Amino acid sequence: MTARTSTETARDIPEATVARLPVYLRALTTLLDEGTTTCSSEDLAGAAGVNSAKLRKDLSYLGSYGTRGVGYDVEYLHFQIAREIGVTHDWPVVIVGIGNLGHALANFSGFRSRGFRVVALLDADPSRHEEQVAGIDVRPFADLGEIVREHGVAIGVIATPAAAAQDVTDAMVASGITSILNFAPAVLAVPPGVDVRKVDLSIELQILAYHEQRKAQGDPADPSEPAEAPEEATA
Amino acid sequence: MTARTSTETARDIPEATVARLPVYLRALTTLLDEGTTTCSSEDLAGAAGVNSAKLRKDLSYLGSYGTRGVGYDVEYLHFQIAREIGVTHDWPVVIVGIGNLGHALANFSGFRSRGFRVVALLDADPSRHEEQVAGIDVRPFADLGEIVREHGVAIGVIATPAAAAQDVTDAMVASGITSILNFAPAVLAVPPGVDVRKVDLSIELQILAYHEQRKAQGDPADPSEPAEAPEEATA
DNA sequence: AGGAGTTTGTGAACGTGAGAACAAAACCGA
DNA sequence: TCGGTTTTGTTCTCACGTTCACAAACTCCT
Repeated sequence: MTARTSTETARDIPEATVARLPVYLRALTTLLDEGTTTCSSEDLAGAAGVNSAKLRKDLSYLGSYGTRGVGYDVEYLHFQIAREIGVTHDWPVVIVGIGNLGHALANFSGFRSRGFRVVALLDADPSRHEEQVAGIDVRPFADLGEIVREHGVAIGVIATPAAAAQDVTDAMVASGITSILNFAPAVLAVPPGVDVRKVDLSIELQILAYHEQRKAQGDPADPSEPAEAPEEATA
Repeated sequence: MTARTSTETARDIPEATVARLPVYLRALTTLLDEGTTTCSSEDLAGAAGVNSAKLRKDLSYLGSYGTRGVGYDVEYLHFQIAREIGVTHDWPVVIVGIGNLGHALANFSGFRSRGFRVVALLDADPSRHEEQVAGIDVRPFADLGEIVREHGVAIGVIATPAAAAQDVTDAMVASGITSILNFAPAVLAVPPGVDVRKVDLSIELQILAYHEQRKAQGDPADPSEPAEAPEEATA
């Protein structure tokens, strides 16, 4: 372990590790619910569907939270990862675009339990402003700035059609949002310092289709397709 | 370019490239709609939000479809990528779990236009079997095998709660499905030869939260956060 | 107290991906 | 026909991520 200047956490965790920490967190939550108090890296790796060596290396970036010969304390490790990710308190989030997807997102119960709180639903269509979705009023898109200021929102979710996505992005950035989760099938331009993550159903399906095609056309009995990720069971 | 044994496409395209091909395909569709007939790697890279060198290298895995000094024929390249991915014809798809998310997926218009066709909506809850969603009947989960056989379905989408995901997976695999897109927050166990891709809203948000926390706590004026992916505009 | 058995944390080897740079190949104008 | 210009396809190098393998450190049993 490299020298730590203060009592704070270590810096520069690899991006690939950051992407797995939420998976570990969820696996730990499951273990907690089952009443498990201690687990080995092998146990947790199995529950998270990864290699145990990779899991240990990932956790080592956070610090030495395990005990050799014993394993990890489930509750303690859960807290440490939650703290590292920053979900020990809830993050306020706004959702823009209350179509089919926006409805589903607004109703998504996992928000609250996983460190997020929807503070506003926004839509440009005035005919929707009467609605209430998941107990939250749908408000005019023009209110974005006010809402962001009022609640200190840093994270925005875009669930609009592609054509509107860039305009929504620009307005979000202007109002002070610095992290965007984009469900619209469009490439967004953002200034430095703003993070964008993209979730795209069509792309995921097309990646599957590519592999599916390979399986079919390669050979009826295909030799070279050992399952992209042979995972272990959890739920 | 390495020797090609037959007239078929080259083998073993890197996974990272496969994941970007759908992005290029979409960018090309946009260019087609705009009436553009030819584009340079720089143009297309801009529209897709990637480095032009990376784009050229990606395309080189498919073959030499460009012309030096000129660029790429938009329509021709679009077809070649579509063929490589395997979306020149529609893939039949089943969706299991018609909750909020299932509804949104069933209504998603991008399916049809991007090489997929929803042939069935399945739900275990009998009270939903009267419903029609997006013009498609909701059918009992028990009909899965029959539907898969009848339509030759290879791709399944899981939009159930986490607790049901593994059972649904097992039934899908048993019925002959070999590619699964999983929206449930659970790690799925599948036999070799079956591909699983996972889409997880909570994980994406938590990754954003991590970076957001770093921006905030690091320093008010943060030196080391040059925007994860400074993308170019398209839509 | 001491040795056997476990399990973590990490150093080192390996594989994959990204980006710079350039040669090869096309077009264009004289 | 020939040189200049443009743009692709490819090679090379570097950085990142994964996996192996093992020393360090802890528990348990005698």
